[in-house]
Amino acid sequence: MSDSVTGRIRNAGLRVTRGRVAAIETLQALGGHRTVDEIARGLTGRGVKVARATVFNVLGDLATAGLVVIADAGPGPTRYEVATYDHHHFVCTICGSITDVPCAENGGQCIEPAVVDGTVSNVQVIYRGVCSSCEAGDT
Amino acid sequence: MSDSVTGRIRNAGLRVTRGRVAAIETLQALGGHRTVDEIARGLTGRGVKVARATVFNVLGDLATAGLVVIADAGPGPTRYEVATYDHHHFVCTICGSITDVPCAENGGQCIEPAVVDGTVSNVQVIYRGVCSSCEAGDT
DNA sequence: TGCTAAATTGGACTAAGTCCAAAGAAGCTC
DNA sequence: GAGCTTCTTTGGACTTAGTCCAATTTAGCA
Repeated sequence: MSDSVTGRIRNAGLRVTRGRVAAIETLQALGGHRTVDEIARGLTGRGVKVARATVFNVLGDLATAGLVVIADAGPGPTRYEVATYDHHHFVCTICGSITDVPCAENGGQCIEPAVVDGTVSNVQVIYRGVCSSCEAGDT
Repeated sequence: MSDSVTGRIRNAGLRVTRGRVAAIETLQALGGHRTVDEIARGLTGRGVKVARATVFNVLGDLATAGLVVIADAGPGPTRYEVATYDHHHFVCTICGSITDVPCAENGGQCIEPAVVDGTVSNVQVIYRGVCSSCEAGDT
């Protein structure tokens, strides 16, 4: 497990450092879509002491390397998640929860490539609405 | 022109105030996708003096009322634009420019309603890539 | 083991956004 | 059109998110 993390970091052409390994492990352990602050607290909880600036650095590097991805979910602090399969996000406008929405069932591109004046390399979709638990709790 | 702005505000059930009218007019005059700061400077340029907090308030209210919309374009300050037709955004990862991408040519829903655990009320798509002018200028 | 480039540190700084109590203005009623 | 009520604005303090930088430490190579 832990070995594969160091392997992935090395494969990405990055130096294997305590901070990077711990950041990925923490993000994996926490699961979901986490802010830099949550990750920093997670690191502290695991006994890994890292400077705030380092958490920003590390996550930025890992995101550039593709080991973690920025979970676009609209305004608010940037959220990161462990890079897995291609998916989008459903954001509840009431409780703010973010859930993954699988990208097209056929595994292909879920959105028609739009006609833009340039070259699209990445498409992100944010579904907004009310999640089932908020619907249930709504009076 | 100006009358229609006051009309729209009133129709939305909001009081017609100097700040609200000026904010919409300024956003219309500036065009595009503007940050609170740009709008505040635009207001100052027009001789309308408003507190920073008011600009945040006003834009928040107008957005809630649907008179302006938040132009989701990933990290960075929130950007607003005058509510027009349904469209998405193409963000250049080099120069940061944001261009509108019309929603499906047939005028209908451009994205399949995804299977989510709740009710989707709104879908926003962010296309990322390199705009044509950056492609041209790229050596 | 020693060297060098890369990563981390921590503290200062800027930008984005929120909060709140007091003052001011919109728009209804008579 | 005066008065009243309620909503809006004000401005300043505050919080949070993120950047910057020079000094220090560390990973990984020879």
